[in-house]
Amino acid sequence: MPEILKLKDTLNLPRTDFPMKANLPQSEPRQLAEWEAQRTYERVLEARAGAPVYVFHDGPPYPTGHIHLGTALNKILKDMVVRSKSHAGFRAGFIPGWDCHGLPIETQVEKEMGGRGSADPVAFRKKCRAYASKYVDAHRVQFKRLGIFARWDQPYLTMDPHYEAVIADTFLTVLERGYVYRGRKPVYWCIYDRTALAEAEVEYKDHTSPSVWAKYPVAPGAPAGMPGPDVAAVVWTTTPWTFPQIRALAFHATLDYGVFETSAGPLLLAVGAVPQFAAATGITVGKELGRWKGRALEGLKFRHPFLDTTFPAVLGDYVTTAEGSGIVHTAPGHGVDDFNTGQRYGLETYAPLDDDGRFLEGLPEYKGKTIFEANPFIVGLLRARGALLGEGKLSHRYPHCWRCHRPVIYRATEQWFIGIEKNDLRGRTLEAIRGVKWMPSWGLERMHSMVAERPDWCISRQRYWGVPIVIFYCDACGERLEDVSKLRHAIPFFEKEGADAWYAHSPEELLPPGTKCRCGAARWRRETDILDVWFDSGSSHMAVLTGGDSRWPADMYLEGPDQYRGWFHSSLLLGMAARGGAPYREVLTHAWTLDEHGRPMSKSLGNVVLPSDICDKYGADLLRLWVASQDYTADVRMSERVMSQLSDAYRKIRNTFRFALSNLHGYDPARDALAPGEMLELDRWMLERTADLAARCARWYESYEFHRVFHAVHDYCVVDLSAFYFDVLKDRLYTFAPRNSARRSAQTAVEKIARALASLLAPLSVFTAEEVWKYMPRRPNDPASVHITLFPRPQELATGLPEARIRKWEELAGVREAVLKALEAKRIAKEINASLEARVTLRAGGALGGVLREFERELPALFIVSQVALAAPAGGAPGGDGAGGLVVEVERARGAKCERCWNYSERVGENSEWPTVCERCVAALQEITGARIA
RNA sequence: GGGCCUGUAGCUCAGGUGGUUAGAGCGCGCCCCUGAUAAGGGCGAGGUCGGAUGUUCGAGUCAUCCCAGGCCCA
Repeated sequence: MPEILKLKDTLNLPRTDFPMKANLPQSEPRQLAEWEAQRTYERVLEARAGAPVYVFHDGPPYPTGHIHLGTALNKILKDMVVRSKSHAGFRAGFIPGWDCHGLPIETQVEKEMGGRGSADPVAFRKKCRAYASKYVDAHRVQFKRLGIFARWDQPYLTMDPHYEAVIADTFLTVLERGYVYRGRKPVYWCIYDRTALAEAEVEYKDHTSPSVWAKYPVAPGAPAGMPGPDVAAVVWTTTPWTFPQIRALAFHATLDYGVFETSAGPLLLAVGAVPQFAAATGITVGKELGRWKGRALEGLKFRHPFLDTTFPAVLGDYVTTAEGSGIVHTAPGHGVDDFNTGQRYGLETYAPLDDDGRFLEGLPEYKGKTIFEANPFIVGLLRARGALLGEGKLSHRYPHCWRCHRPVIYRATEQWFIGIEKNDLRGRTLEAIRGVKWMPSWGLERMHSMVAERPDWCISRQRYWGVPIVIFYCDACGERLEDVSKLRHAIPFFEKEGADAWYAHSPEELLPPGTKCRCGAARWRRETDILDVWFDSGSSHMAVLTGGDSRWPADMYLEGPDQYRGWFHSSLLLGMAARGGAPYREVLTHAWTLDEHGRPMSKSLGNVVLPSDICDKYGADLLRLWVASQDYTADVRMSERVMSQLSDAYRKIRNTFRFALSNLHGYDPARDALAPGEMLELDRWMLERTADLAARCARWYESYEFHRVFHAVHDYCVVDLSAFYFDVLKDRLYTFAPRNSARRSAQTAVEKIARALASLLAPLSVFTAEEVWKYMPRRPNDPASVHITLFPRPQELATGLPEARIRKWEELAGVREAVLKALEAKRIAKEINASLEARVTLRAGGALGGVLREFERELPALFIVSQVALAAPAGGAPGGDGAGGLVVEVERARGAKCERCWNYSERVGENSEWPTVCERCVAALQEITGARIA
């Protein structure tokens, strides 16, 4: 018994303190504290001093209570991009930002103060600022928890004084260059928040609208051959409140319109719309009395059903018969198509509403009511005048305010715009889009068509929490001060005090002393509108990319697909207008996060998964692995199943590292590493394969295909290392004398492989890679953190093993598979259990037979069996081509089981000093004891 | 309604320019080991490549249409 124990003591069994169980939720916060204490983010940059810079520019999220899974996906991907560039040798920093102005915070502050009340703008803005700061802090804590390396102590905030000054200055620049104009146009308007909204500030949701069919009699005096006063045109609308604002009926030039005899009298409508009209109203439609092309009806006059006015038929190519009557109710003050048509025909842009959406004029039935209140009263008016043909409800997608989630309307108001046609901004932008690398490539077309079709940009908002539009009007004559150099006088005030200066100082203080209007007066009134928040964030490249490690333009912007109309878009337009170029060279887009059934996450569905919950349950590294495992160019799904699968994958990778580390106990690379030429060929082959893996991973990192890296590394751990190489290596590592060169050869390979994998994985699982690094044997000049390392260079891993030898090892791996199958058959037949109980006989001729003879001594270890014999091909056939002729025979191994290495040998017992041990172990023991003596 | 995107085994992914019985890992089932042990190893069963038409000697790969889902817009 003591003898056995002593024998076991002569083995080199695995030994490490690297824990098998990760306990990430507990260990990660400690690691974060350590990185912070050691300023690792800064150390990484210092280590790349003098290296070429890679400029990533962070898109600023809106600071809210907690981050969502999509936010985490976004930030983690950004982190992976920046880190992978750093490991690839670039100096790559990450300056995080937040988009701090805007309505949600303003609304909350209002709520807290019980309405905007009489608070002066400066005090109000101070409150908003405090609120935003609070949320930024909360956000930052959560982002840090995800293991994101960034300049967290110096982020950029759109509410920073300097940033606010840049925004105001950018506005003046685009004003100076002639892009800005003041105009009256229909814009999205929220009557609850009493402000204009940008296209990017509306969201489409289901909404139930009234659906109204009404008729407009033809006005007397129509030319001969046209419908007469007994005929009425049919219109359909879901916005009855626009009846008072109607200024035309729009027809399509090439559609057929007919007058039909109906139970409601002779009616004019598109021929193709008759069925849906009849179905919706229950009106019986009889014979057709006449037919005209829409073009022929242009100019025909109609009477208003309840106002004393007439208006014309006009043409519009947006008219269809898909819905309604094929005749579109046209109110130029309340629709984009309507407005454009109105401009062509010289119609009035009539929008008699106040900011709350109340009618300022009109009949008593609706005057003073809000538009939504007025709907039923206007329908009542139609009914009373006999103009109502049908009425119902329609549930459809309708634009809503993304701040308050209530329906918005189009309303023509006086606003500030950036003209997309000014200085050919559109054409030049379209040109610049072609010079940007869009990933995936469909981004080019998407951005291109968006810019090709977009209207002018409404940049003004009637709010307080933002950057004021730096414009002054003469108090005496109302003229606008046009001298931009005088307007710029306000910028230093912004630099110093932030945009609050606009409200804290008098116009005369903000302007150069003695600034006079052309009319001679010197008293000024300031503009009260502020800029669209998309103008704020769209200016970020000018506020942040100011040189050094942050040159302009950025190498990359990386956001979700919604940013084609958001930040990618506003940044591009401002880049073109203010700097004459696109602010980015590459734009990478990720897709959406969905639940396990492929549905978007929403509170109402109750399927929201929070990053913080994942971190608490699994750890940030697993959340990061989730990001890394999926092809983010398509929608990514989150579920329990996916996370548990990732846990398994993680454990496998972790244990593979653990095995490597536990077999490097006492190994010092500087002292013990073997030169490639001294290594065993199997070990050299594995280093070649690792070099190949490193090369492929480097390419995948370059194309930001993180999921390929993850899968390749995982498969390598599972298939090549755990199931093959490490399994084969156990015998050599455990039973050979510690300093035996064959064992050192294995350790040399294992150390290089583990170190390579740690670096390759470092951008993905940042915590675990660092943990592994701590347990790795140190080499001279090793950095303190794995995140400072460079990716393994294939040429450093490769050992110069000739291609022909590699081919042979691959052939042997194929033979091994055949042997394993044969072993399994014997296991099922209960003839053997452990593979070491087997003796394998291989019969192969030809080239394969030659290879087997060449590697005969390696084969038992490779198959993990005790004995391998080579024999002539079955049936004496010459065995033409390689593996085709291979026959594997398995029988029980001969001899006795060695007590020490468990291999079977006929020579156990030959040595009297160690009678229970095989000849290999005798040699090992002599080597060990000899070394002890020496 | 329009534009764009996605749809390969239960899950996560591979499958240049169309060409043998569509691959991998995980999971699952069965088995082995007990010197990586709340580990490790082996074998095996899983797919009409969303559907339908075409083009072709031949299509997961090309075309058209349809279905489902997503993003954006009307």
